[in-house]
Amino acid sequence: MSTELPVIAQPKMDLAAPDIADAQAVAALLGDRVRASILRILRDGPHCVCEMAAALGERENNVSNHLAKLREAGLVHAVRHGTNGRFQYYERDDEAAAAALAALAEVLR
Amino acid sequence: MSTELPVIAQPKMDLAAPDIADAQAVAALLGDRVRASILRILRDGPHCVCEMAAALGERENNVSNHLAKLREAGLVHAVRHGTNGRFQYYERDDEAAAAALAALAEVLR
DNA sequence: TGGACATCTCAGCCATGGCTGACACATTCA
DNA sequence: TGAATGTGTCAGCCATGGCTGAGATGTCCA
Repeated sequence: MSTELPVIAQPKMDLAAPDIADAQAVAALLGDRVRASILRILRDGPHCVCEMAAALGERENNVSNHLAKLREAGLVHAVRHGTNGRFQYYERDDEAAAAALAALAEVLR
Repeated sequence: MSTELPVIAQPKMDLAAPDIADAQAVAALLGDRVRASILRILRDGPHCVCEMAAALGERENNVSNHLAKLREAGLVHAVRHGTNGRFQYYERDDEAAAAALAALAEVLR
């Protein structure tokens, strides 16, 4: 490794700051255990708040707080269930998830 | 959208918590603007601390702090330059970056 | 209609973590 | 050798953000 180190002895101080705003925003969301778990759970299909709260060992209002942030980011959206309207079912926005992954890949690929 | 909502009216409370520890750890690192920028910069080749600090408008010791965290995570490593040993050149670990992206894809794909 | 249930909102507390300043260390050069 | 330069480390301050508790809204059922 590191077989092709640059031969320059002088640093180039004209380096430009990269645009990583999207990647950083997504990563900040995924950096929380609850939110990352929610997105992983919703990958396999829709679920309601109480299901996810039970699975994660968190209170429902806490999970709801995190879902609000994911909603604002457009990563998930809520649908009220047809046969039992008390439950809010959340599903992942696959397009937004793909865009998020693409933004992260721009940094890590 | 949401054309195939589940017909179940009863939530399944036996949902298991997913393992997203790796993805969360990586995301927590990328959630900072300086660290995400560093990784993006190093994608295009090695650079020294002073170059990146100048590009990001941050102090060198601050960038050094962030590089230490990326080092601990195995995402970057430092090489002292051959012709001018004052400079620490950092390069990205492409394998670790690929693994990090794979962990994130496990959540977002 | 009233009670139970599922969810949402929000203010407040508190822990985590980023930035700073000061200092230490290593390397180069006069 | 001493000064200058590039980088690393660490304690302390402070802002950001997660969790909690209380209350409100909307839906179902007896």
